[in-house]
Amino acid sequence: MDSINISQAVIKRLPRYYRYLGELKDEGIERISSRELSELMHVTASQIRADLNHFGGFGQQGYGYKVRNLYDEIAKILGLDKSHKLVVIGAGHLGQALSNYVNFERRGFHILGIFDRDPKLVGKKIRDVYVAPMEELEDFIRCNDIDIAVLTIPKTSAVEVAKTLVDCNIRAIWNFAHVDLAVPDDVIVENVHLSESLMTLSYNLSRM
Amino acid sequence: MDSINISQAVIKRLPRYYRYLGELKDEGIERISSRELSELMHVTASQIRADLNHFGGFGQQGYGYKVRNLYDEIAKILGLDKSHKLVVIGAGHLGQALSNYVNFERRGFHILGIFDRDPKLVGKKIRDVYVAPMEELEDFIRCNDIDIAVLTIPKTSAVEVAKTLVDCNIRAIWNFAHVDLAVPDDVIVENVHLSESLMTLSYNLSRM
DNA sequence: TAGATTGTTAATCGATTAACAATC
DNA sequence: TAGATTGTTAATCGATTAACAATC
Repeated sequence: MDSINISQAVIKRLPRYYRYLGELKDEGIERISSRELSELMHVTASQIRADLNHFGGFGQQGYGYKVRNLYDEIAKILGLDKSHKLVVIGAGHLGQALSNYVNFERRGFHILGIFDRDPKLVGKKIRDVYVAPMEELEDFIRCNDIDIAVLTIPKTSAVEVAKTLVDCNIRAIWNFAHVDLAVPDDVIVENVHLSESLMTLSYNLSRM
Repeated sequence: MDSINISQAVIKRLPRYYRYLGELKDEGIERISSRELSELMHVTASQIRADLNHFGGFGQQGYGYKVRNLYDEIAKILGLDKSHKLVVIGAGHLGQALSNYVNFERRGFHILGIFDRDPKLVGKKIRDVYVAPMEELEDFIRCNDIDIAVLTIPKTSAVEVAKTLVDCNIRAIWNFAHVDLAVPDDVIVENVHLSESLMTLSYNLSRM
Protein backbone atom coordinates (compact mmCIF):
# COMPACT_ATOMS: atom_id res chain seq x y z
CA MET A 1 0.00 0.00 0.00
CA ASP A 2 2.49 2.62 -1.11
CA SER A 3 -0.42 5.01 -1.75
CA ILE A 4 2.02 7.50 -3.23
CA ASN A 5 4.66 6.83 -5.90
CA ILE A 6 2.84 4.17 -7.86
CA SER A 7 3.96 4.41 -11.45
CA GLN A 8 1.54 5.53 -14.13
CA ALA A 9 2.32 2.27 -15.97
CA VAL A 10 0.58 0.38 -13.15
CA ILE A 11 -2.31 2.86 -12.97
CA LYS A 12 -2.93 2.61 -16.72
CA ARG A 13 -3.37 -1.15 -16.36
CA LEU A 14 -5.96 -0.98 -13.58
CA PRO A 15 -8.93 -0.03 -15.80
CA ARG A 16 -8.22 -3.06 -17.96
CA TYR A 17 -8.19 -5.39 -14.95
CA TYR A 18 -11.41 -3.71 -13.89
CA ARG A 19 -13.02 -4.36 -17.25
CA TYR A 20 -12.10 -8.06 -17.24
CA LEU A 21 -13.23 -8.52 -13.67
CA GLY A 22 -16.54 -6.84 -14.50
CA GLU A 23 -17.07 -9.29 -17.32
CA LEU A 24 -16.19 -12.27 -15.12
CA LYS A 25 -18.55 -10.99 -12.47
CA ASP A 26 -21.35 -10.65 -15.03
CA GLU A 27 -20.70 -14.22 -16.12
CA GLY A 28 -21.24 -15.28 -12.54
CA ILE A 29 -17.65 -16.37 -11.93
CA GLU A 30 -16.78 -16.04 -8.25
CA ARG A 31 -13.06 -16.73 -8.02
CA ILE A 32 -10.05 -16.46 -10.26
CA SER A 33 -6.33 -17.07 -9.86
CA SER A 34 -3.66 -14.73 -11.20
CA ARG A 35 -2.67 -17.47 -13.64
CA GLU A 36 -6.17 -17.84 -15.06
CA LEU A 37 -6.57 -14.08 -15.38
CA SER A 38 -3.14 -13.80 -16.97
CA GLU A 39 -4.13 -16.28 -19.68
CA LEU A 40 -7.35 -14.38 -20.33
CA MET A 41 -5.62 -11.01 -20.57
CA HIS A 42 -2.36 -12.09 -22.19
CA VAL A 43 -0.14 -10.65 -19.49
CA THR A 44 2.05 -12.42 -16.91
CA ALA A 45 0.61 -13.65 -13.65
CA SER A 46 3.57 -12.04 -11.89
CA GLN A 47 2.58 -8.66 -13.21
CA ILE A 48 -1.01 -9.02 -12.05
CA ARG A 49 0.05 -10.03 -8.54
CA ALA A 50 2.70 -7.31 -8.33
CA ASP A 51 0.29 -4.65 -9.62
CA LEU A 52 -2.45 -5.56 -7.18
CA ASN A 53 -0.06 -5.78 -4.27
CA HIS A 54 0.76 -2.12 -4.61
CA PHE A 55 -2.68 -1.49 -3.14
CA GLY A 56 -3.06 -4.37 -0.71
CA GLY A 57 -3.25 -8.12 -0.37
CA PHE A 58 -6.57 -8.80 -2.05
CA GLY A 59 -5.93 -12.48 -2.67
CA GLN A 60 -5.77 -15.59 -0.57
CA GLN A 61 -3.00 -18.18 -0.78
CA GLY A 62 -4.11 -21.44 -2.28
CA TYR A 63 -7.40 -19.90 -3.40
CA GLY A 64 -6.88 -16.89 -5.64
CA TYR A 65 -8.99 -13.76 -5.76
CA LYS A 66 -12.69 -13.27 -5.16
CA VAL A 67 -13.91 -11.66 -8.38
CA ARG A 68 -16.61 -9.51 -6.81
CA ASN A 69 -14.33 -8.33 -4.02
CA LEU A 70 -11.42 -7.49 -6.30
CA TYR A 71 -13.76 -5.67 -8.69
CA ASP A 72 -15.02 -3.49 -5.86
CA GLU A 73 -11.53 -2.86 -4.51
CA ILE A 74 -10.25 -1.67 -7.89
CA ALA A 75 -13.30 0.58 -8.22
CA LYS A 76 -12.33 2.18 -4.92
CA ILE A 77 -8.70 2.54 -5.97
CA LEU A 78 -9.80 4.25 -9.18
CA GLY A 79 -12.10 6.55 -7.26
CA LEU A 80 -15.17 5.15 -8.99
CA ASP A 81 -17.00 4.84 -5.69
CA LYS A 82 -17.29 8.62 -5.61
CA SER A 83 -19.29 10.73 -8.02
CA HIS A 84 -17.79 13.56 -10.03
CA LYS A 85 -19.18 16.76 -11.49
CA LEU A 86 -18.15 17.67 -15.01
CA VAL A 87 -18.53 20.44 -17.51
CA VAL A 88 -17.96 19.95 -21.23
CA ILE A 89 -16.36 22.94 -22.90
CA GLY A 90 -16.91 22.96 -26.64
CA ALA A 91 -20.26 21.70 -27.96
CA GLY A 92 -18.94 20.70 -31.38
CA HIS A 93 -19.26 17.16 -32.68
CA LEU A 94 -16.83 15.65 -30.19
CA GLY A 95 -18.22 17.58 -27.23
CA GLN A 96 -21.70 16.44 -28.17
CA ALA A 97 -20.57 12.85 -28.61
CA LEU A 98 -19.02 12.79 -25.13
CA SER A 99 -22.03 14.54 -23.60
CA ASN A 100 -24.30 11.92 -25.11
CA TYR A 101 -22.27 9.00 -23.83
CA VAL A 102 -24.43 7.44 -21.11
CA ASN A 103 -21.78 5.11 -19.70
CA PHE A 104 -19.85 7.98 -18.10
CA GLU A 105 -23.01 8.93 -16.23
CA ARG A 106 -23.39 5.35 -15.04
CA ARG A 107 -19.90 5.36 -13.56
CA GLY A 108 -20.69 8.50 -11.59
CA PHE A 109 -19.35 11.14 -13.96
CA HIS A 110 -22.20 13.65 -14.13
CA ILE A 111 -22.18 16.29 -16.83
CA LEU A 112 -23.81 19.33 -15.26
CA GLY A 113 -22.97 21.92 -17.88
CA ILE A 114 -22.02 22.29 -21.54
CA PHE A 115 -20.51 25.50 -22.86
CA ASP A 116 -19.73 26.96 -26.26
CA ARG A 117 -18.91 30.40 -27.57
CA ASP A 118 -20.86 29.86 -30.79
CA PRO A 119 -24.30 31.55 -30.37
CA LYS A 120 -25.75 29.05 -32.85
CA LEU A 121 -25.05 26.21 -30.40
CA VAL A 122 -26.10 28.04 -27.25
CA GLY A 123 -29.52 26.88 -26.12
CA LYS A 124 -29.26 23.54 -27.84
CA LYS A 125 -30.38 20.66 -25.62
CA ILE A 126 -28.07 17.67 -25.25
CA ARG A 127 -29.65 14.97 -23.12
CA ASP A 128 -30.78 16.97 -20.09
CA VAL A 129 -28.46 19.92 -20.46
CA TYR A 130 -28.78 23.16 -22.42
CA VAL A 131 -25.61 24.53 -24.00
CA ALA A 132 -24.67 27.77 -22.23
CA PRO A 133 -22.51 30.66 -23.44
CA MET A 134 -18.84 30.74 -22.42
CA GLU A 135 -19.44 33.89 -20.37
CA GLU A 136 -21.28 31.80 -17.81
CA LEU A 137 -18.52 29.22 -17.41
CA GLU A 138 -16.60 30.75 -14.50
CA ASP A 139 -19.62 31.35 -12.28
CA PHE A 140 -21.00 27.93 -13.09
CA ILE A 141 -17.83 26.11 -12.07
CA ARG A 142 -17.55 28.02 -8.81
CA CYS A 143 -21.22 27.74 -7.87
CA ASN A 144 -21.59 24.07 -8.75
CA ASP A 145 -18.35 22.78 -7.33
CA ILE A 146 -17.21 21.23 -10.61
CA ASP A 147 -14.27 18.78 -10.40
CA ILE A 148 -13.52 18.01 -14.01
CA ALA A 149 -13.57 20.05 -17.21
CA VAL A 150 -13.70 18.25 -20.54
CA LEU A 151 -11.93 20.35 -23.16
CA THR A 152 -13.21 19.74 -26.68
CA ILE A 153 -12.27 23.02 -28.31
CA PRO A 154 -9.52 23.94 -30.81
CA LYS A 155 -6.03 24.23 -29.39
CA THR A 156 -5.80 28.02 -29.75
CA SER A 157 -8.70 28.60 -27.37
CA ALA A 158 -7.76 25.62 -25.18
CA VAL A 159 -4.67 27.28 -23.72
CA GLU A 160 -6.60 30.38 -22.77
CA VAL A 161 -9.60 28.48 -21.38
CA ALA A 162 -7.26 26.27 -19.31
CA LYS A 163 -6.00 29.42 -17.57
CA THR A 164 -9.56 30.38 -16.71
CA LEU A 165 -10.21 26.89 -15.40
CA VAL A 166 -7.18 27.05 -13.14
CA ASP A 167 -8.40 30.39 -11.80
CA CYS A 168 -11.74 28.74 -10.98
CA ASN A 169 -9.89 26.05 -9.00
CA ILE A 170 -10.81 23.22 -11.33
CA ARG A 171 -9.25 19.97 -10.09
CA ALA A 172 -8.79 18.10 -13.37
CA ILE A 173 -8.89 18.66 -17.13
CA TRP A 174 -9.71 15.93 -19.63
CA ASN A 175 -8.01 17.48 -22.61
CA PHE A 176 -8.91 16.59 -26.20
CA ALA A 177 -7.18 19.64 -27.71
CA HIS A 178 -3.87 19.03 -29.52
CA VAL A 179 -1.80 21.06 -27.18
CA ASP A 180 0.10 20.57 -23.94
CA LEU A 181 -1.57 22.57 -21.21
CA ALA A 182 0.60 24.30 -18.63
CA VAL A 183 -1.14 24.07 -15.28
CA PRO A 184 -0.04 24.03 -11.61
CA ASP A 185 1.05 20.71 -10.10
CA ASP A 186 -2.17 20.20 -8.20
CA VAL A 187 -4.32 20.30 -11.34
CA ILE A 188 -4.53 16.99 -13.17
CA VAL A 189 -4.42 16.89 -16.96
CA GLU A 190 -5.33 13.71 -18.79
CA ASN A 191 -4.73 14.04 -22.52
CA VAL A 192 -6.57 12.25 -25.31
CA HIS A 193 -4.75 13.16 -28.49
CA LEU A 194 -6.70 11.36 -31.20
CA SER A 195 -4.47 12.49 -34.03
CA GLU A 196 -1.42 11.12 -32.22
CA SER A 197 -3.15 7.78 -31.83
CA LEU A 198 -3.93 7.76 -35.54
CA MET A 199 -0.30 8.58 -36.36
CA THR A 200 0.89 5.66 -34.24
CA LEU A 201 -1.46 3.44 -36.19
CA SER A 202 -0.12 4.91 -39.42
CA TYR A 203 3.47 4.21 -38.37
CA ASN A 204 2.74 0.58 -37.57
CA LEU A 205 0.89 0.27 -40.86
CA SER A 206 3.84 1.59 -42.83
CA ARG A 207 6.22 -0.94 -41.20
CA MET A 208 4.11 -3.94 -42.25
CA MET B 1 18.16 2.89 -38.68
CA ASP B 2 16.98 -0.26 -36.95
CA SER B 3 13.75 -0.12 -38.97
CA ILE B 4 12.44 -3.09 -37.03
CA ASN B 5 12.35 -3.49 -33.25
CA ILE B 6 11.85 0.12 -32.31
CA SER B 7 9.93 0.22 -29.07
CA GLN B 8 6.38 1.57 -28.99
CA ALA B 9 7.55 4.00 -26.30
CA VAL B 10 9.69 5.72 -28.94
CA ILE B 11 6.93 5.59 -31.58
CA LYS B 12 4.39 7.12 -29.23
CA ARG B 13 6.68 10.13 -28.77
CA LEU B 14 7.15 10.85 -32.48
CA PRO B 15 3.75 12.50 -33.04
CA ARG B 16 4.53 14.94 -30.24
CA TYR B 17 7.88 15.86 -31.78
CA TYR B 18 6.03 16.28 -35.04
CA ARG B 19 3.53 18.64 -33.48
CA TYR B 20 6.20 20.84 -31.92
CA LEU B 21 8.24 20.94 -35.11
CA GLY B 22 5.13 21.89 -37.06
CA GLU B 23 4.54 24.80 -34.73
CA LEU B 24 8.18 25.92 -34.96
CA LYS B 25 7.99 25.70 -38.73
CA ASP B 26 4.83 27.83 -38.76
CA GLU B 27 6.60 30.39 -36.61
CA GLY B 28 9.29 30.59 -39.28
CA ILE B 29 12.03 29.07 -37.11
CA GLU B 30 14.59 27.32 -39.29
CA ARG B 31 16.92 25.50 -36.90
CA ILE B 32 16.72 24.07 -33.41
CA SER B 33 19.09 22.17 -31.14
CA SER B 34 18.07 19.16 -29.09
CA ARG B 35 18.64 21.26 -25.98
CA GLU B 36 16.29 24.03 -27.11
CA LEU B 37 13.63 21.52 -28.12
CA SER B 38 14.06 19.67 -24.84
CA GLU B 39 13.34 22.85 -22.87
CA LEU B 40 10.27 23.53 -24.98
CA MET B 41 8.90 20.01 -24.60
CA HIS B 42 10.03 19.29 -21.04
CA VAL B 43 11.95 16.14 -21.94
CA THR B 44 15.70 15.47 -21.92
CA ALA B 45 17.87 16.41 -24.88
CA SER B 46 19.41 12.94 -24.66
CA GLN B 47 16.06 11.35 -25.24
CA ILE B 48 15.32 13.49 -28.27
CA ARG B 49 18.68 12.66 -29.87
CA ALA B 50 18.42 8.97 -29.03
CA ASP B 51 14.86 8.77 -30.34
CA LEU B 52 15.68 10.47 -33.63
CA ASN B 53 18.82 8.40 -34.14
CA HIS B 54 16.75 5.25 -34.33
CA PHE B 55 15.71 6.48 -37.74
CA GLY B 56 18.84 8.22 -38.99
CA GLY B 57 21.23 11.08 -38.36
CA PHE B 58 19.01 14.02 -39.11
CA GLY B 59 21.13 16.58 -37.26
CA GLN B 60 24.44 18.27 -37.86
CA GLN B 61 27.16 18.59 -35.22
CA GLY B 62 27.65 22.14 -33.99
CA TYR B 63 24.46 23.26 -35.72
CA GLY B 64 21.46 21.25 -34.58
CA TYR B 65 18.46 20.20 -36.67
CA LYS B 66 16.83 21.93 -39.61
CA VAL B 67 13.20 22.30 -38.51
CA ARG B 68 11.65 21.92 -41.94
CA ASN B 69 13.78 18.90 -42.80
CA LEU B 70 13.19 17.12 -39.50
CA TYR B 71 9.46 17.80 -39.76
CA ASP B 72 9.37 16.18 -43.20
CA GLU B 73 11.48 13.21 -42.10
CA ILE B 74 9.19 12.46 -39.15
CA ALA B 75 6.18 12.70 -41.45
CA LYS B 76 7.79 10.04 -43.64
CA ILE B 77 8.61 7.83 -40.64
CA LEU B 78 5.00 8.08 -39.48
CA GLY B 79 3.75 7.24 -42.97
CA LEU B 80 2.03 10.61 -43.31
CA ASP B 81 3.48 11.08 -46.78
CA LYS B 82 1.10 8.41 -48.04
CA SER B 83 -2.66 8.68 -48.14
CA HIS B 84 -4.96 6.17 -46.47
CA LYS B 85 -8.48 5.02 -47.14
CA LEU B 86 -10.82 4.65 -44.18
CA VAL B 87 -14.28 3.46 -43.36
CA VAL B 88 -16.10 4.45 -40.19
CA ILE B 89 -18.23 1.68 -38.75
CA GLY B 90 -20.88 3.00 -36.42
CA ALA B 91 -22.54 6.33 -37.27
CA GLY B 92 -23.52 7.19 -33.70
CA HIS B 93 -22.34 10.36 -32.03
CA LEU B 94 -18.69 9.36 -31.88
CA GLY B 95 -18.62 7.99 -35.42
CA GLN B 96 -20.15 11.20 -36.66
CA ALA B 97 -17.72 13.32 -34.67
CA LEU B 98 -14.73 11.50 -36.16
CA SER B 99 -16.23 11.62 -39.67
CA ASN B 100 -16.67 15.36 -39.34
CA TYR B 101 -13.13 15.97 -38.18
CA VAL B 102 -11.45 17.71 -41.10
CA ASN B 103 -7.88 17.49 -39.82
CA PHE B 104 -7.70 13.76 -40.51
CA GLU B 105 -8.57 14.46 -44.14
CA ARG B 106 -5.80 17.07 -44.28
CA ARG B 107 -3.23 14.54 -43.12
CA GLY B 108 -4.24 12.15 -45.86
CA PHE B 109 -6.73 9.98 -43.99
CA HIS B 110 -9.71 9.87 -46.36
CA ILE B 111 -13.04 8.60 -45.08
CA LEU B 112 -14.65 6.91 -48.06
CA GLY B 113 -17.51 5.13 -46.33
CA ILE B 114 -19.63 5.26 -43.19
CA PHE B 115 -21.71 2.29 -42.10
CA ASP B 116 -24.40 1.63 -39.55
CA ARG B 117 -26.94 -1.10 -38.98
CA ASP B 118 -29.59 1.33 -37.76
CA PRO B 119 -31.99 2.06 -40.71
CA LYS B 120 -32.71 5.47 -39.17
CA LEU B 121 -29.10 6.52 -39.75
CA VAL B 122 -28.68 4.94 -43.19
CA GLY B 123 -28.87 7.58 -45.90
CA LYS B 124 -27.81 10.41 -43.61
CA LYS B 125 -25.16 12.64 -45.17
CA ILE B 126 -22.02 13.36 -43.15
CA ARG B 127 -19.78 15.79 -44.97
CA ASP B 128 -19.57 14.18 -48.45
CA VAL B 129 -20.51 10.65 -47.47
CA TYR B 130 -23.89 8.95 -47.12
CA VAL B 131 -24.23 6.41 -44.30
CA ALA B 132 -24.64 2.95 -45.84
CA PRO B 133 -26.16 -0.21 -44.33
CA MET B 134 -23.84 -2.77 -42.75
CA GLU B 135 -24.71 -5.32 -45.46
CA GLU B 136 -22.67 -3.30 -47.93
CA LEU B 137 -19.55 -3.16 -45.76
CA GLU B 138 -17.71 -6.24 -47.03
CA ASP B 139 -18.09 -5.44 -50.71
CA PHE B 140 -17.17 -1.82 -50.11
CA ILE B 141 -13.92 -2.67 -48.33
CA ARG B 142 -12.87 -5.12 -51.02
CA CYS B 143 -13.81 -2.92 -53.98
CA ASN B 144 -12.30 0.29 -52.61
CA ASP B 145 -9.10 -1.09 -51.20
CA ILE B 146 -9.72 0.23 -47.70
CA ASP B 147 -6.71 0.24 -45.33
CA ILE B 148 -8.20 1.31 -42.04
CA ALA B 149 -11.52 0.64 -40.30
CA VAL B 150 -12.61 2.94 -37.51
CA LEU B 151 -14.74 1.01 -35.03
CA THR B 152 -17.22 3.17 -33.16
CA ILE B 153 -19.81 0.58 -32.24
CA PRO B 154 -20.68 -1.12 -28.93
CA LYS B 155 -18.31 -3.84 -27.78
CA THR B 156 -20.72 -6.71 -28.37
CA SER B 157 -20.92 -6.02 -32.11
CA ALA B 158 -17.27 -4.95 -32.31
CA VAL B 159 -15.88 -8.45 -31.81
CA GLU B 160 -18.06 -9.85 -34.56
CA VAL B 161 -17.43 -6.97 -36.99
CA ALA B 162 -13.67 -7.29 -36.39
CA LYS B 163 -13.86 -10.86 -37.67
CA THR B 164 -15.58 -9.67 -40.84
CA LEU B 165 -12.92 -6.99 -41.27
CA VAL B 166 -10.15 -9.54 -40.99
CA ASP B 167 -11.89 -11.66 -43.63
CA CYS B 168 -11.94 -8.62 -45.92
CA ASN B 169 -8.18 -8.24 -45.45
CA ILE B 170 -8.37 -4.96 -43.61
CA ARG B 171 -4.89 -3.80 -42.64
CA ALA B 172 -5.64 -1.81 -39.51
CA ILE B 173 -8.42 -1.16 -37.01
CA TRP B 174 -8.75 2.03 -35.00
CA ASN B 175 -10.79 0.63 -32.17
CA PHE B 176 -12.98 2.79 -29.92
CA ALA B 177 -14.98 -0.14 -28.53
CA HIS B 178 -14.20 -1.20 -24.95
CA VAL B 179 -12.98 -4.61 -25.85
CA ASP B 180 -9.69 -6.26 -26.82
CA LEU B 181 -9.94 -7.46 -30.39
CA ALA B 182 -8.32 -10.76 -31.31
CA VAL B 183 -6.86 -10.42 -34.79
CA PRO B 184 -3.98 -12.03 -36.70
CA ASP B 185 -0.49 -10.61 -36.24
CA ASP B 186 -0.49 -8.76 -39.55
CA VAL B 187 -3.57 -6.71 -38.67
CA ILE B 188 -2.82 -3.62 -36.61
CA VAL B 189 -5.12 -2.60 -33.79
CA GLU B 190 -4.81 0.82 -32.20
CA ASN B 191 -7.11 1.19 -29.23
CA VAL B 192 -8.68 4.38 -27.92
CA HIS B 193 -10.40 3.44 -24.70
CA LEU B 194 -11.96 6.69 -23.53
CA SER B 195 -13.42 5.23 -20.36
CA GLU B 196 -9.98 3.94 -19.33
CA SER B 197 -8.54 7.38 -19.86
CA LEU B 198 -11.26 8.87 -17.67
CA MET B 199 -10.59 6.26 -14.98
CA THR B 200 -6.90 7.15 -14.97
CA LEU B 201 -7.90 10.77 -14.47
CA SER B 202 -10.24 9.70 -11.69
CA TYR B 203 -7.45 7.77 -9.96
CA ASN B 204 -5.09 10.73 -10.04
CA LEU B 205 -7.86 12.97 -8.76
CA SER B 206 -8.55 10.70 -5.81
CA ARG B 207 -4.86 10.73 -4.79
CA MET B 208 -4.68 14.53 -4.59
C1' DT C 1 40.38 27.55 -35.80
C1' DA C 2 37.24 27.65 -31.63
C1' DG C 3 32.67 26.79 -30.27
C1' DA C 4 28.74 24.22 -30.49
C1' DT C 5 26.11 20.26 -30.79
C1' DT C 6 25.42 15.88 -32.59
C1' DG C 7 25.69 10.66 -32.47
C1' DT C 8 26.74 7.09 -29.45
C1' DT C 9 28.55 4.61 -25.51
C1' DA C 10 28.43 3.44 -20.80
C1' DA C 11 26.02 4.11 -16.39
C1' DT C 12 21.81 4.46 -14.18
C1' DC C 13 17.33 3.89 -13.28
C1' DG C 14 12.94 1.63 -13.27
C1' DA C 15 9.84 -1.90 -14.70
C1' DT C 16 8.99 -6.77 -15.56
C1' DT C 17 9.41 -11.48 -14.56
C1' DA C 18 10.98 -15.84 -12.45
C1' DA C 19 11.26 -18.16 -8.40
C1' DC C 20 9.96 -19.60 -3.97
C1' DA C 21 8.91 -19.23 0.98
C1' DA C 22 4.71 -18.23 3.37
C1' DT C 23 0.23 -19.66 4.15
C1' DC C 24 -4.58 -20.55 3.19
C1' DT D 1 -2.29 -32.72 5.88
C1' DA D 2 -1.27 -31.98 0.78
C1' DG D 3 -2.08 -28.95 -2.91
C1' DA D 4 -2.57 -24.59 -4.62
C1' DT D 5 -1.64 -19.96 -5.09
C1' DT D 6 -0.47 -15.76 -3.09
C1' DG D 7 2.87 -12.02 -1.64
C1' DT D 8 7.48 -10.75 -2.17
C1' DT D 9 12.33 -11.05 -3.16
C1' DA D 10 16.00 -11.31 -6.32
C1' DA D 11 17.32 -11.56 -11.22
C1' DT D 12 16.55 -9.87 -15.61
C1' DC D 13 15.36 -6.97 -18.97
C1' DG D 14 14.66 -2.62 -21.22
C1' DA D 15 14.42 2.31 -21.25
C1' DT D 16 16.42 6.71 -19.90
C1' DT D 17 20.12 9.73 -19.12
C1' DA D 18 24.84 11.53 -18.48
C1' DA D 19 28.97 12.00 -20.60
C1' DC D 20 32.09 12.71 -24.22
C1' DA D 21 34.55 11.78 -28.56
C1' DA D 22 33.50 12.93 -33.23
C1' DT D 23 32.78 16.53 -36.29
C1' DC D 24 30.43 20.33 -38.48
